[in-house]
Amino acid sequence: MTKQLNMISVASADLDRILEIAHAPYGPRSERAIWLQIYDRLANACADGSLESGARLPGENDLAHMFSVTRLTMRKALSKLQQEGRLQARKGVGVFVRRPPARYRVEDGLRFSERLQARAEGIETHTLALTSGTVSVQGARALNIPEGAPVVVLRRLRIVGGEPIYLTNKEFPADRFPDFEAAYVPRQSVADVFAAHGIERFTRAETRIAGGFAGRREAEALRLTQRTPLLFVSATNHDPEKRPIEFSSGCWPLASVELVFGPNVSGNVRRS
Amino acid sequence: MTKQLNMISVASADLDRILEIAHAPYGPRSERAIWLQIYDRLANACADGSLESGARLPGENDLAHMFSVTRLTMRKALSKLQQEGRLQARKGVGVFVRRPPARYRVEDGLRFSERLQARAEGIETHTLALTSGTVSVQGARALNIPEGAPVVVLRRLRIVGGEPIYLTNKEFPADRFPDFEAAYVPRQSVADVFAAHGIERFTRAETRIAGGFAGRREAEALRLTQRTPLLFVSATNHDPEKRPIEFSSGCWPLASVELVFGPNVSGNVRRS
DNA sequence: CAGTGGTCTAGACCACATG
DNA sequence: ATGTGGTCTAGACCACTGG
Repeated sequence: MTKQLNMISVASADLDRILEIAHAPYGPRSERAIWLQIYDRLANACADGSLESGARLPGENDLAHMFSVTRLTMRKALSKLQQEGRLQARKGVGVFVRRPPARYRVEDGLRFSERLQARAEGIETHTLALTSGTVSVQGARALNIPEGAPVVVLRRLRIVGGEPIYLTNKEFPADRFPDFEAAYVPRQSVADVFAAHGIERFTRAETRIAGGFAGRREAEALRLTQRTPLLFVSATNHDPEKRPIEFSSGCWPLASVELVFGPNVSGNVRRS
Repeated sequence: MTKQLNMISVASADLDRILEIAHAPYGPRSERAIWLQIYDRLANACADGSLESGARLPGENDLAHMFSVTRLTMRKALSKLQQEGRLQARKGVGVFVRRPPARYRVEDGLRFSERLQARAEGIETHTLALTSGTVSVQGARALNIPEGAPVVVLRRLRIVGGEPIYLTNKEFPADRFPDFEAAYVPRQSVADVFAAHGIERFTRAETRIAGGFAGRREAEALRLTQRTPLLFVSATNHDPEKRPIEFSSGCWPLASVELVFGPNVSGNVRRS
């Protein structure tokens, strides 16, 4: 069963499978709350592939009826799954299955998400915006330029196996990169931009990691529910002369990433 | 107003102040849900100090009545504050104010939380357990010793300004540290143990950062509500000969820490 | 328009911690 | 024994999205 939605064909989840897990008898409520038992079953179904990634679940009213609980109890189970990034609810549309939160390793030292070790699946990069603008407050401090200085702003979204997983906002000092766009566009590669401006190597000068929660922008881009916990990562890269050339600030769904920092090594810009 | 509770004198929150923010008229519900408006007011009150850290709020029934909403709506506001680590609810006891989630910087390189830069307040270290045991799976890999090998296990809780903020579990190869306890106990210092065994310096070999949620143990130790999002940090330290001597695995409340890798400057990671 | 998720009400029972 | 937070029910209205 398939229907057109948002220009993408979306499959409904396997109804029989859902009925099966919905009709299983509950354990004693005193040991584990009903909503947690429902959560367990749905989480397992997500994990073992019974619920296909991208599939749409039945409506909350139907689900509540299937599981023989109130809609509120049903919602509590669904909301925990959303908080963990396994489901996404869209108002007026439905609840959708997200890819199970496999972990990705990010190696530090040179590039960042370039080194993301995913499964066999491809990594897509969506460039959401490439504009000229003025530097942000944090960017000014990181890049060591005055507030209001011109920067190239690059906003990107990384997609792995069809799931948006990393949203990032980068700033570059405009005077260092007069030909940013020309160098960037062909392969959507920041390393290409550096190379085109005579920067063969760059080093990670500083990385900051903090937790937070998804606002509107983050939730929409990452296809998450608002207030989902996130990992915020900001980083500054230097050229070989230790002048800052890039300030990057991004976020990941909390449960979808593992950051690995080893001994710092400086990297080479790939040239093809 | 003060009463004895848990062997500690606990103050009730300023009732007049709560009534004041409870009786303010609500904005249009279509713009911001009631529970979010309540959340806003309580979050502000936590932040500006109207609600003293450690104070106990009125019961949920009373609160709901004061704010002229159902208990469920009230609970939704409270639960968001718990998720952010600003409040903690204890079943059968009450809801308590936690210290506002000021951020702490952790500098990497050598020690970890030793370098925690808090406010003027002191840092306490509670040693929860110091025992002999067998190495964990991850510990075996990190320490490069066979599974089941004997290790010294150290479980500690860091408390800053009265709030538990970092729970950690460390493993050390037992054969390297025959006099662990004798060296550790006087000052509760791992550095002392290293020094007593001829290790003058150590280096951080690897750090891994991942997100997760509080289980029972973490919630109790950190005095958080279960399922609160956490930052998990695991690290391996080497001696000068690059032999692994310590595997550490700990967690922080998500919103209470900012990890900084690289040269130290001031500033916070913020959302893009 | 119909259906979706988001919010809210007014009750109720339970397990738990304290006095 | 009392009051606490945790859970659950059976309704209801709303804003949003899609066809």
